[in-house]
Amino acid sequence: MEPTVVDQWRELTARQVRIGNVLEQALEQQHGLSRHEFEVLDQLAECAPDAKPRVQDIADVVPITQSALSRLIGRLEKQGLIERRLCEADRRGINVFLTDAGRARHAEAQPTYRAVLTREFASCDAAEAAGLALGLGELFEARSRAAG
Amino acid sequence: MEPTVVDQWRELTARQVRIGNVLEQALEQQHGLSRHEFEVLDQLAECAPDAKPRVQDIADVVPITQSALSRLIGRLEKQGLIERRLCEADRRGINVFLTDAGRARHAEAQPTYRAVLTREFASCDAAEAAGLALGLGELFEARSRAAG
DNA sequence: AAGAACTTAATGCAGAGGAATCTAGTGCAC
DNA sequence: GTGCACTAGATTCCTCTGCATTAAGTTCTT
Repeated sequence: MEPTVVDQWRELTARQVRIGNVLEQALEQQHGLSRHEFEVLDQLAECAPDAKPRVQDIADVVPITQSALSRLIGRLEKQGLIERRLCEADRRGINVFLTDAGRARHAEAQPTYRAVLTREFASCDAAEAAGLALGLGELFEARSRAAG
Repeated sequence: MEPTVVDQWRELTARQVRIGNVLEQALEQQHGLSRHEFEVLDQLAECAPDAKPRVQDIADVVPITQSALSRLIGRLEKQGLIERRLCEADRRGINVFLTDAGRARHAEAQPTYRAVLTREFASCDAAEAAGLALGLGELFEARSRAAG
């Protein structure tokens, strides 16, 4: 039977949440970083060394709100992983840079990040092929069949 | 170029978040329900009328934790949309049922839900075909090319 | 039948998120 | 140059979440 748009949505969400949780756990336990915190470090690490990314630029590529990002950056700064500098060209803006500690922490965490994603995508694809993600309705149907 | 596992993850997350936000907004504004609240109502509505779903059963199909679900159910109950009854077979458990008001609210919100999903999946697929979701690195490369 | 081990759901607590607001800085119109 | 509309980012307020714990109920062991 063809999956409905609702099935697709539930499938998409289930995957994202499941992988996200595993990722969160791994990064938190092994490197003391939340998923979003790592994502920001990762985006900064991808930048050219001469780039001057502002908060807004980061907000464009990490799907959280401006207010959450502002606080997240505050936390990273407090840990000494990034540095905030006033943007010379436009003094409303704030440029964000990795510190050496930040670069080191990122380098340390990136393998974990990639390993988790590789593993989870593989196992998720397998699960999808098996056709998971039933709803409460199907779950009860299955039960009554089992109970006969 | 072949997308890396990181690209896949960012793409997956971006989609899920984007659609989730639109959904949240639509359901909240038009029907006074959060995304998760609707999802629970929807799962309950899918059940056979004689099914006696317990909290744990719902937790199995809605990707939030037990504690969050317990409170979410509390909120729905306070709004009179569902009813909690002690499970006869196992008196630790709580059976959850839609009230008439809950069924009505769900019937009212479901078209919105489906319409949003249909529309967003279509536009998301289009965006994906166009190859979106660049990172901070690419963003700056694009800029320097433009400035070049 | 008594008690240990486990399960179900609720709750205290602390942290993270979003919407709206506030402050400071920019740029355009005149 | 003065005033007005706009933008960047920080902050306030409130809600939701997760983790850890608790209370009540069940099941297994002996």
